[in-house]
Amino acid sequence: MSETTRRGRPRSAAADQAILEATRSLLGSGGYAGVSMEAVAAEAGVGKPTVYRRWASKAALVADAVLTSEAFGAWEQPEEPAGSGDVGHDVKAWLRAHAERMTAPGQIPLVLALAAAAAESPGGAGEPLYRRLTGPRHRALVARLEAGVAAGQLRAGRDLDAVADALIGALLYQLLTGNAAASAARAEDLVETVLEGFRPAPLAETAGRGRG
Amino acid sequence: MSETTRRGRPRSAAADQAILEATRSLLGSGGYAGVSMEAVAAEAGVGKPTVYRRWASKAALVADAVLTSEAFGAWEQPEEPAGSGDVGHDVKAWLRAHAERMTAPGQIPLVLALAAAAAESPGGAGEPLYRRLTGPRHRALVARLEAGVAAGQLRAGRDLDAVADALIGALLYQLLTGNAAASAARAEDLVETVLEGFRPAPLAETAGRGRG
Amino acid sequence: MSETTRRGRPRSAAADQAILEATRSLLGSGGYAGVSMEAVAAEAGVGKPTVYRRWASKAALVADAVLTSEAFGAWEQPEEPAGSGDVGHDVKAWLRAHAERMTAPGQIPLVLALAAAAAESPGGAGEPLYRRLTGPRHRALVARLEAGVAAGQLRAGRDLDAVADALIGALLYQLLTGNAAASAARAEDLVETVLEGFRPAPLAETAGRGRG
Amino acid sequence: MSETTRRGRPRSAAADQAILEATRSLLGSGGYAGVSMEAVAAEAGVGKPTVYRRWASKAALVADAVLTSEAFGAWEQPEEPAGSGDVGHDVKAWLRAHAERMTAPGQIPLVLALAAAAAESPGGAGEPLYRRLTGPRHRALVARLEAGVAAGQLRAGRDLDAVADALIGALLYQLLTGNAAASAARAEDLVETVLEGFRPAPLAETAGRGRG
DNA sequence: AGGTAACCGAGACGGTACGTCCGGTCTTAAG
DNA sequence: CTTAAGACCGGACGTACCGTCTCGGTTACCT
Repeated sequence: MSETTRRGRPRSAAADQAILEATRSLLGSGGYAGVSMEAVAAEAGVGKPTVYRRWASKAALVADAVLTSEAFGAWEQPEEPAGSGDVGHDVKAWLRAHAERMTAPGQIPLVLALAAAAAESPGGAGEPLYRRLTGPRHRALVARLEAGVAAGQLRAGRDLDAVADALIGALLYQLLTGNAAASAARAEDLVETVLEGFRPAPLAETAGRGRG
Repeated sequence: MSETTRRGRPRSAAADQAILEATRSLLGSGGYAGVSMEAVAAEAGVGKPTVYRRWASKAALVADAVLTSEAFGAWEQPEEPAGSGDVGHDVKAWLRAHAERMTAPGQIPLVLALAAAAAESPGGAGEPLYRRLTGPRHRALVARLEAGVAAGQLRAGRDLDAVADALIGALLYQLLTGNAAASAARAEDLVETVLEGFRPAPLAETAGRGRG
Repeated sequence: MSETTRRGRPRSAAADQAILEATRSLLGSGGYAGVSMEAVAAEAGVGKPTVYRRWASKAALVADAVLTSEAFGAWEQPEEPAGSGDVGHDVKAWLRAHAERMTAPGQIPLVLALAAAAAESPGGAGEPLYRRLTGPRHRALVARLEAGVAAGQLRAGRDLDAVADALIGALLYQLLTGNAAASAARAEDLVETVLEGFRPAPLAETAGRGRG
Repeated sequence: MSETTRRGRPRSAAADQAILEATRSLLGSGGYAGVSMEAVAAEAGVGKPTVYRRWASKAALVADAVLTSEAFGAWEQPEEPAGSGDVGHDVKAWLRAHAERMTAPGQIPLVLALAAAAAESPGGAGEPLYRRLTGPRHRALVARLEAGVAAGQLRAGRDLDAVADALIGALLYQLLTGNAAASAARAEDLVETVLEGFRPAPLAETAGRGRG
């Protein structure tokens, strides 16, 4: 499909990387508000139209810059392989890893920028921006939970999307409230509590960890 | 203590209201990005310095405008009185009411603006801005959970802050992903699922969710 | 030399004219004090940066606006052609014309604005602003007087610059003192009196006017 | 008529002096444009209303500040006593002194400020502001010329106001063109040239300028 | 002597204008 | 024929200053 043969001068691939890198650098310094297309172009050593030709808005640029960052690039398919057989163990491991990546040095401003980009324009270009960004992770988590249900490790009939929303949303909320430090530490406990309600009823009495 | 004697001309209280109302109006039209100090001043019929004299930044102004809105003003202490005796019932009612207020016509842009204000500047003036804003609600929810634990309706030893983060964060996440419509509908199911893990073990068999 | 090839979008020539015309309009209404860069931009239908890009200060803008006005445009080289052969006749005609142009309807505020621009900032950007503005006229007058000296119609050895200063300065002084009406009426008499001292000595006794 | 007895607290005379002195100080630093009512009040150590209570506008304040300055205070009646008997000698001495005072260190910005105040608002409060300011000097000069005519030292029938305008205007013009240095040096020559046309015809042969 | 009225310094008020930054668009040259 | 870069354009920024008003308090006249 489409023209495989491009006409005219080809785009510089190096410019893309320079622009994204400049955007991440500015995000690290001043957060979402500290990013300006002007500064991005200047720091990347390109003209402003070059930036606008590739990203339609600051929100889109920032989203791409964050999602293509080294730390985020690894998020895309991390949890499938972690199939230990126990859904509780897998989800704990995944959420903990998730939280640790989010709170790694220099990553917090990037995550917040994602939220800012999604929140600043309700009727903006990318209406469900945040969903687009976090969708793959959300779906992967839901898939793992479904597998747990199929394996009889979790009770059926629950709203799995709601559970995934709660787990991911808790991390987001902690970041927004400046409580990032707690995220990784609490991740396992959070999963344990939330999944408790999923256990098949008869097994519930042994589920308390430590003493409960 | 402090100076009881104010010098100079006193501030106009009417201007405060006009500015906040203008801010809310603009938030409704164009979201956080659609608010400019210039437009706020013009719509409120005051000069720009009058705005800057009272709020140091757009983020601070937006935060105040949202929190003093009619719908938000009622949030501050709603859940204490809802003491039906059953923690599950109370929290469900509270979260559902919370979700309904957030998703009432015209309220979504206000909530998103709060997130945008909190997220756009990590090292900004109000570092833990969002916590300041949502703190009272968070604490009220934790207090109700603690009462449930004390009454023996919930298992002890859980991280109540984490649970509250999950419940509130889930709503926030749904808003950011454009899934606001689901928030109110799912609220009760969400509470049920999350609190399931709290039930004291022997009583687990009665916990079956009414609706599933 | 110099780059004949300009890069980037060229400036709008129409904007220049609109800005200058708006400036003259405001000068007519409220004088120099009534001109603001803000109002100029608004009336010209352009943005403020467009004004600042072309003129560095209000003084420079006003100076250009006045000097490019219709009435002033004709001042640049008016007296050379008036070569009737008699220096007294020529200078009288020139000064009268000069005075009449200055005091034509709507012109007085423009001339005063020139003086205000020159006077408000001693160490400003255009230190000898007024000289730059009136220099051509001054030099033309001096040239005509020199020709009169060369033709033996005026006595040699006088400070021609001082004489030109006196003739032009008299008009300026009358404008500043609100005595503009008198300028044109007195112009000829003023020239006659001042030039009297220039006549070659032996002819002085017949110098009463009429024969000049 | 009217109340000679004022009620209430009398105005502080010291404040007047402090305000005028502060105004002169600011004029010296930044010219007319460098004076702001705010800065005047601050430097004088008084409140802004105290300034506005005494002077209605910046132009009026600046005018008073200049005219009550030490150097200008002496201008009011200097030329009457200079009655040497020879009108040429007297006027030369007066104009030279006038020029020297104007161009004394720190005085130029004051004189320019006077011109700026007069020129910035054609239809402003003090329409004939400059005339009010320079009127006494102008009238004194005309009076001396009239005495010269009466004594037979000058020819009758000339427009003495025009001559005075030329002498004073020449100095003003030189100041505005940044040619202040020349003013004092040229003053005598200027007077000599201008008055030449006034001499009664038979005496013309002695008119050769002593210094040229 | 006590009231009262006009002044005082201080400073915040509402608002105009300032000069600058930045988001986007257009024009021309390079590839 | 499409890139790339530079200049241009106008909206909005945050600040300085405008001239006014409101204070608490002082100073003198006038009952």
